[in-house]
Amino acid sequence: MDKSYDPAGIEERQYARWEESGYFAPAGSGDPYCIMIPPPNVTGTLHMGHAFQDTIMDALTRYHRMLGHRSLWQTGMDHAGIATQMVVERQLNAEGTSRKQLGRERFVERVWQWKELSGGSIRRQLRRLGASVDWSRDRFTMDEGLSAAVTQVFVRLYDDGLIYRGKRLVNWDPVLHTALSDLEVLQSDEPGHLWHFRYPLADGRGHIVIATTRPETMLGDSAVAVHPDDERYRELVGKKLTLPLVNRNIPIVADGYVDPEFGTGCLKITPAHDFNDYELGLRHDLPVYNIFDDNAAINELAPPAYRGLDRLAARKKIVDDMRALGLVETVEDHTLSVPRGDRSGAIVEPYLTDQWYVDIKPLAKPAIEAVESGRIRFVPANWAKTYFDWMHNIEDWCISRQLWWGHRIPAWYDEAGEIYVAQTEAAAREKYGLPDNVSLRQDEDVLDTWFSSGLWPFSTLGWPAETEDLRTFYPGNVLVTGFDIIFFWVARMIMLGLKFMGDVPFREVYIHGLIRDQDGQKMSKSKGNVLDPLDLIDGVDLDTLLKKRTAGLMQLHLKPAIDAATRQQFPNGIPAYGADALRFTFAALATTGRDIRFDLGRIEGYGKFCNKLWNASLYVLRSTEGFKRGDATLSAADRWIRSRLNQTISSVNDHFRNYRLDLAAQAIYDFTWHEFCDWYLELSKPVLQSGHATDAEKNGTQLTLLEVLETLLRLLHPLMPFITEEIWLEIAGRAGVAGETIMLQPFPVNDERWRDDEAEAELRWVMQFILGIRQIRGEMDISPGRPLRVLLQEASDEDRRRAARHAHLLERVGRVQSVRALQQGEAVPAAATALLGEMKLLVPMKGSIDVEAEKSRLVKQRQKLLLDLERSRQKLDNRNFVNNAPADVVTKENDRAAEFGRQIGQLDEQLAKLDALG
RNA sequence: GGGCGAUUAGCUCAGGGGUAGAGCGCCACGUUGACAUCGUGGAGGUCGGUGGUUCGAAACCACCAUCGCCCACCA
Repeated sequence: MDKSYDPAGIEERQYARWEESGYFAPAGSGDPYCIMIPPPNVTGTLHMGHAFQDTIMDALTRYHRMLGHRSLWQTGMDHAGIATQMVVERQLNAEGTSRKQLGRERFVERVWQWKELSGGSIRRQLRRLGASVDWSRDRFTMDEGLSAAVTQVFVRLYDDGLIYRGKRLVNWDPVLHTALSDLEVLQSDEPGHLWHFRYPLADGRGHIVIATTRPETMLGDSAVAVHPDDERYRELVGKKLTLPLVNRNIPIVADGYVDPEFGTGCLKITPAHDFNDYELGLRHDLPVYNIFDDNAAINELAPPAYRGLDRLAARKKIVDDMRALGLVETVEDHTLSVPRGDRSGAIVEPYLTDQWYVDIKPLAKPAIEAVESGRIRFVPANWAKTYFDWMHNIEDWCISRQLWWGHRIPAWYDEAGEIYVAQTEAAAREKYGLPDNVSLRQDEDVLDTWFSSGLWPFSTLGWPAETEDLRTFYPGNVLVTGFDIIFFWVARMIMLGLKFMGDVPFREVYIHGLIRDQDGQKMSKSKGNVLDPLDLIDGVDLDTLLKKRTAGLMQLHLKPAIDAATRQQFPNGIPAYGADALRFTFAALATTGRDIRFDLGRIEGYGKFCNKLWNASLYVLRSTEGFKRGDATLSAADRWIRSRLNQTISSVNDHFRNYRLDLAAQAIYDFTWHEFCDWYLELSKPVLQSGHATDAEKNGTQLTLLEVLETLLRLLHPLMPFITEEIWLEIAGRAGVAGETIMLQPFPVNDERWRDDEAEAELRWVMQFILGIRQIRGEMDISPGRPLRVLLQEASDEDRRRAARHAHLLERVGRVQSVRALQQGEAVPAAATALLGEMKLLVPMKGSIDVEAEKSRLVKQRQKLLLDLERSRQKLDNRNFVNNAPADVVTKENDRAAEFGRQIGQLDEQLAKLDALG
């Protein structure tokens, strides 16, 4: 083994070997275990959120694989329609060309090229993270098999009457020129105005005043509505207004939707450009005037003066013209909620178009029941509430997108516009009995990306064929994902899985938090605060980091701030921490909260942990050179560390079962560092490095070193696969374990036979002894190297026996030159004191110890004890406590009080002695 | 408007009806043959506020404050 820990070399070597050896494929005859990767978008590279999520899934997969389950972590990628199309379009723009110039076919080819590139990076990143996915099953949402699944699902839903085509208002993105689903529209509060316009009555007898935030839509008004009970306008209902600028007569209608308190209580109605107005228009049979084109510019149905103007230009001109006509009453500042496309950021326009929809309620019902009945369990459980809230209010799903990149909708039209839905054109002709001379053209649109993602749990396993994989791995065990896509993805997988597989797609949904930067900010390119997981693994210098963060920035004015913040946070770039450190950090951060701040301090600490493990292993190897199994006696320390290890194993298993990788990481870290390294390795030295121990004792310690380390490595493997494999290969043989890889070894399980309360009590005594001595050293400024003579006062027989049994440990680890129990009646010298149960540890002063310092040290301890005693007594003096608290609690409190009192007494004695000296 | 979450040491966070925890940071000391990416010792918190339940609340309940997120929205 190399003298120093070199993550880069280890990681490359081990991953290649695992992959070549086929260790990632499901194997054996155990129960199947399956996790479907949330397929990353082929828009570039994996970000910290992916790396976090992948770490969790890999840990779970490795854990179950080691438990002997036939484990599949299904990998793959998502074509991500809009997102990917935008990436490639941006590239084309930078090259001075465009999607339209290329034409559909060549554009799609170009996206495929990009997909290869991006897919390659993503696969490389997954490998670097140590992801044990079965690469032979890698899938892509647009590959042949998955595309066949998509069309099949579409056709079946259509045939079942659950997909329909309709002309309705949709969310239209005028920049991307496509419809969006409700989920792809984000509301943002933005400052604006509320314009009060006068609309004259057609009969010339006055006017009414309407309030609007969107003056430009008045060109499409087809009515003004008031509340039916609004006394102010009751007389006017049914009368006509003349719509200014357009000179169209429109009616005043009464509708309960109108809030009389808002504005003037008069609401202009534009059915073509507002969702509420559309509904109201239907109720009152109002005409629909669509005044926008695809770009949200004014179309030819509007008066000529406004044609061709963009929304905002039209707004300005309309306000000006209304003002010129004297029809503007007032203008107020007003904050309004603006709908924006989640990808383009453009203001989305309600727009009347033909789109395809899924009739969702029939699918939602069983999906709600699946969670209600517990067939699917959310972890943490409260996310089920979020799921229910959405599912109970779900609206039909608009699934058509006016894009080029995606699954083309399997629908054909004849010249009369009749619709034929089937897997292929040929199938359509056959299904509908269409002769060859009827010409058909396929729908130009593609499907929403989430339509194919929703099939992922079964399409990846070969559906619609009834494959062995489907039988084995559907339903999967757990879905690991963020709460941000519960609606987009989780809900749809549940609905579609139930519909097409007749069963839920997974038993549990583990919802993890979202990775944010150290200030709690979302990591995003435009904020310039993104971290590339590979940069944390490999390290990166400042210049490269600066370039990465500012290259291709959309808003150039942000560059100086990003530059400065980056320089401040990473003055020397980022050191290479290695994949294991990164993974362990992610695991440790996987708490139940929803925001996870990525703190560089944590990864630094866990990098050191790797180093610690490495060095401890070096020690174990050196200490067991030439080790052969033979007669072995296990010392108290040997039994103690095995007992502790067993308890750690038990809790780590619990934590894995509960998806608490943070607690699992913590438990392993504490055991490794603070029990195995801090104590056990130190305690092994006196046995192995001095001549006192017998061969059997040495054997016992060597065997324990090897077995504990070997087990610890297996326990740690799911979180830190690389370093554990590297070390394990070195020590397994010596520990008596055969195997080519740690990743197929059994995961440690609790074995009560190793539990040893007696050894634990014994070692607690030893450790307290040594800690007492160290405390005296530390506070009395005695150099750590100087051997001390220790006297025991009021030592029990057991204390004496223990002191004798562990004399070597005390000498070597505690740097104690000698331990001697004071005889009955023997004069007690002036000494620094530590308490150990009934006994006092005395370090005689002989002028070498500062009496005043020792006094103040003891006084401080005494004060602390007094506080404890006071609190304890208050409780015991409270009759209610004594009468009502459980007996064992009262007993415990009594014991505590007695113990505090006794220790105070001991300190008082000691202080009196010191006083006598001074 | 409805819902959810957070508030614990300087920072990042665990915990959870009876003794307040970790890592990092801080202070002091230390080249003890695994490790200075280390070791040893230490300082540091009335667990956001108010009220309630309880013998006992940091924990459970209610309300409030602050911050954050999600959903729905009155033009």
